[in-house]
Amino acid sequence: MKSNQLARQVAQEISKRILGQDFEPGQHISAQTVANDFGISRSPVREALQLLLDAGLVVQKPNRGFFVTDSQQQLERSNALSAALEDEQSDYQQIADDWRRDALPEEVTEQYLRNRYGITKARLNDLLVRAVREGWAERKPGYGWRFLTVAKTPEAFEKIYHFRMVIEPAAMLDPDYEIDLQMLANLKRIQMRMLDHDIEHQPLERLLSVGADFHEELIKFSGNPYFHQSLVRVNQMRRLLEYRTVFNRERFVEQTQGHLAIIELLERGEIIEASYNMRRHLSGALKKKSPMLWSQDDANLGKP
Amino acid sequence: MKSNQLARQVAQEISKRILGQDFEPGQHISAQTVANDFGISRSPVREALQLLLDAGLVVQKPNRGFFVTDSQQQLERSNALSAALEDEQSDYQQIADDWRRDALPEEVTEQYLRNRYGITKARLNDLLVRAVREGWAERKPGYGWRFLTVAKTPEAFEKIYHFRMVIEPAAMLDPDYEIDLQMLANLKRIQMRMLDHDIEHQPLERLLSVGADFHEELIKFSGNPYFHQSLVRVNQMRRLLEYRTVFNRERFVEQTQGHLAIIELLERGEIIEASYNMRRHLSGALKKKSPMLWSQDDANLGKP
DNA sequence: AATTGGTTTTATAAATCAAAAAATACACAT
DNA sequence: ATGTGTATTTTTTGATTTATAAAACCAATT
Repeated sequence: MKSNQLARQVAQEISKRILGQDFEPGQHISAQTVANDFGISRSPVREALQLLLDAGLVVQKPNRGFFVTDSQQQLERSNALSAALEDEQSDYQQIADDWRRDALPEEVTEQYLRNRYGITKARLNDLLVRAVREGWAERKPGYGWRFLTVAKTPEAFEKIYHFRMVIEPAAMLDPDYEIDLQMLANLKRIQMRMLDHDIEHQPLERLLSVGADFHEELIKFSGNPYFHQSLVRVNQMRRLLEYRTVFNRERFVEQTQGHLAIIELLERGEIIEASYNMRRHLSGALKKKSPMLWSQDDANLGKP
Repeated sequence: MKSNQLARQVAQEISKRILGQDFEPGQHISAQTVANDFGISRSPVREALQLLLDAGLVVQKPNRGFFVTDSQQQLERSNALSAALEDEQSDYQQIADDWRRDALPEEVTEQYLRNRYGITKARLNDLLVRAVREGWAERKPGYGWRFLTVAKTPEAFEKIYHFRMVIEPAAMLDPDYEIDLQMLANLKRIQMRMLDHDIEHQPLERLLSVGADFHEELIKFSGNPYFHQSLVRVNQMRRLLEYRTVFNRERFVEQTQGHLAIIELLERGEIIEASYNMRRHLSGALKKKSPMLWSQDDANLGKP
């Protein structure tokens, strides 16, 4: 099943929405609307819908478009699809992981990477651009690239939390901080659902990203894009580090409750209290997380 | 006079050092050492020295290498050289500037940019990567790029200072904050020289970068790379905004005195006091800077 | 022993062209 | 009137070749 980047992403996103009940069974999925949502044209959307059709998540009615299927076995189908679509970004994760495990030299040429991972120049370029953006690689003067140690030391984790403990509460105290009640309600809904059933059923990656989204949305209320940008940046880095971490789901329950507490304070307009709470929340996460890291993996070093 | 990117940069840097008295007249400039300093090979260094030779800043002795010339007219020579070497990164500045002045649409295709600025695909790619890294451009899903408004609104300036007022004093209070006395002495020397004569004689760009360096070095003492990274990032953005600003040199005197006061506090180990002082320093800069911005240029809009 | 000057090798950038992906245009169905 | 299905056009990617920049090497010099 071959298909394009963009179409794959769109397919994945739509399938998420179907499973998240954002689309009800039988509902019409307008290609036009989806295209507008994503800010793209209908071409890749149609491809995506075609993929979902193959996977049995939607049905097509001639000249009327695509509709969410009624069938109950959506979940398995979607999972099969996900598995097929996923590991697209795996090269990136692989390189990041190899670097973290000291399986990559600090300085490399592009050729070296291309040979080692068997990828095209353009693709490698994409990966490196992303790594630069996420702050753990840089171009050397002359030829070659250098990986930065920010992304691998155990203390990095701690440093990230210290950084967040500074900016997140401070952003809330910004004079321009303005609570978007609608977004807040939305966040609350998501966190509630997490507590209800998602923590048990969702994959690690999803849990992490929901948590990160919460913090990123809150910091946006400050109206200062630099707070938001820096948080996004350190979160990306954190994701890299956390990628292969063992974790326990209990901690997520606690964390989610913390999020809800902050939301409730904000609903009541008690920003100062919320800011203080946020600081405690982060400090707590740091204490609990730090010692349990670096326990998994690192046994199987060596070339891929 | 044709030459390569890297050689040009190196030439510029060496000429700075010669003028900054880091190299004395008659002193030997070892190509090997320079190459090591930059982490590059001797090839571009030799080219750079060749350029300086052409400009008369150095002389060559057969089989013994290059030596700083004794002549006194270094300054003019160097300036001529600079002018010739400069505007290499001008494409980048040009695009940033056009965007700030609303002379560019928010969303563009690569083709459009290539035609408009007459650059190769690879070069454009470099520019865009840089813009992404500096946070004012992003790839659209599908085709095309989008420029972000962070880099153009007048409030951006204010927001940057608010952000800095949070992270810079906080970084100083980090438990791991460790003052590098040698670096501090170095910074002091530089700031003193600024007061003595540089403020009168150096170009705006240089003054701005010395100021930024001061803050970036101080924040490094925290040992937390995320503080440093975010500061560097907002400073890059600030440079973009300040690029064509009118400015008065008096303000730089004040600012430099502020820097020296902070240095002296740190020398005496009074970190808390220094942190407080830093906050005031930044807040003062914000008050004075904001109203005088956006006064120059903006008259000559239109295509390049 | 370290450093230069010149030469060779290797790595990346530019140019070109074919292939593919995404955007656009338009007739037609609901 | 809006949305679909299909065809057409534009933009971007990929592969290949050629040119250029930087690194690595080595003999000669201080």
